[in-house]
Amino acid sequence: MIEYSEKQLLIMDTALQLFSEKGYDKTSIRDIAHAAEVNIAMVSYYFGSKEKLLEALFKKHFTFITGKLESILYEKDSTAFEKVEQIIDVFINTLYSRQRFNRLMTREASVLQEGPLFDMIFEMKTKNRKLMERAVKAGQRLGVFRKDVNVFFLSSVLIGSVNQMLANCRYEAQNAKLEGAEAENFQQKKIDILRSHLKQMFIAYLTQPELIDKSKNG
Amino acid sequence: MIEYSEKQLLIMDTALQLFSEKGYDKTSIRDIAHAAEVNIAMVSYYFGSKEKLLEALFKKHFTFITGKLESILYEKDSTAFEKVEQIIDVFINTLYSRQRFNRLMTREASVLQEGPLFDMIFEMKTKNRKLMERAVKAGQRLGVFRKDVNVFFLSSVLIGSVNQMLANCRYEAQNAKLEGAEAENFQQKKIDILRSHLKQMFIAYLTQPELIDKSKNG
DNA sequence: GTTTGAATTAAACGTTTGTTTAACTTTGCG
DNA sequence: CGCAAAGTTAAACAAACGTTTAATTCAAAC
Repeated sequence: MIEYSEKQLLIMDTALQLFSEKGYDKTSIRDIAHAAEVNIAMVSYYFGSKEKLLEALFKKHFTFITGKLESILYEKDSTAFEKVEQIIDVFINTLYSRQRFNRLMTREASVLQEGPLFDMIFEMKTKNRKLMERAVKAGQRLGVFRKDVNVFFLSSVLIGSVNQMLANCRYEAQNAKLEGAEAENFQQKKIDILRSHLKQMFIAYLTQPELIDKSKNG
Repeated sequence: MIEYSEKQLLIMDTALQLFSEKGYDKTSIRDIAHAAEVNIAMVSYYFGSKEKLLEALFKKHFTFITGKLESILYEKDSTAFEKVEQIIDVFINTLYSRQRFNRLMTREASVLQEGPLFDMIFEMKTKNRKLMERAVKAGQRLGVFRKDVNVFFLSSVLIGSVNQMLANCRYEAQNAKLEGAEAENFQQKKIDILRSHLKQMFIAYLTQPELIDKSKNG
């Protein structure tokens, strides 16, 4: 874990705020320097370049997030149902509390083709599925979950839903001109609904008797 | 509906390809002109500016997509279950067949705060929910769907899942160095699984008996 | 064949971009 | 204090950007 000075952290926080609001490309180093009230040259001085600053941001938040996610693996023994609910909670809480970084990451992820950022995101996606797989297999071993669960599917639903919900909230709040506490309240309510219904939906799906797949021939 | 000349359509198609691959900001007018084998000045000549070109792209694909989505409203009578499955099919098919535009739109949507693009996307989000609401209410009227379904939740799950699945496919294909037909095949299989399991999950959730919401006090 | 307006071109425009330079200030240590 | 390293600054840099200009080519109408 890299240690950063207060000034470095100030630059990183300011950059994250601007990157998430305006996008990485539309945010200039001058914007960051002005908002953080430091000289333009400080970014290059501390981080090397604008892109390296982005990488530093990714590394910082990734270590935090993956740490959170992995901690659930070492939770006290709990039922398969509880494990699934725990996973949903951890994902929602993490994506919600770090939504600025999440928005930046999702946006940049959509155009990456290679490089350190691509590798980090790919690793995280794989980790997410591993986490999901554990809980599912536990339930299958106990015979309470259906056998044909697809983890690739489940993790897409979980993460996709949270991101889409957050994006929708932003649009609704923006359109209704909600600000500050009002916007946060609106978002919080929607997230609570998402949390509750997502759990119910996952359990309903996981405990559903398997159907014959009509798309298969034979 | 605006009519475009062949050359205008060539520019628009090329722009969409580059925008979706590299992102709007990282694609220069020179890139587009070079790829389309036209002069740099033609973009401004035909569309006025780079941003107006993006708006033209949005308008063009929006009219197509909203048309597709609305057509389902006038489908022959079908059961509530069929209606839900139809909606899932239409969404997946549309997002899949126009995934380049979908990727561009999702990416730009995440940083929009106002303007014509914001309005277009907001209108589409609202339309999506209206469509979903119809099917849900039909099922509720017949007494086969639970009463506490949240449409905001359902549409987030549907659209978010598809987008996340497509994003994951791109990452997996990129990482496994799949190309052309191989990558398409991989994606097609994942989409089929998504389609099948999403339908099962939605039906399982919608027909689930309502639970007492523990988060409410009273 | 001439004319007229659209299509097309290469070149240039002024800005903004990320980055670097070189000078200056501050800080910490012997 | 004296000095070296780190921090900080304003200024300058070349490159890339979106856009415009002015000249030229083209195609159709008369």
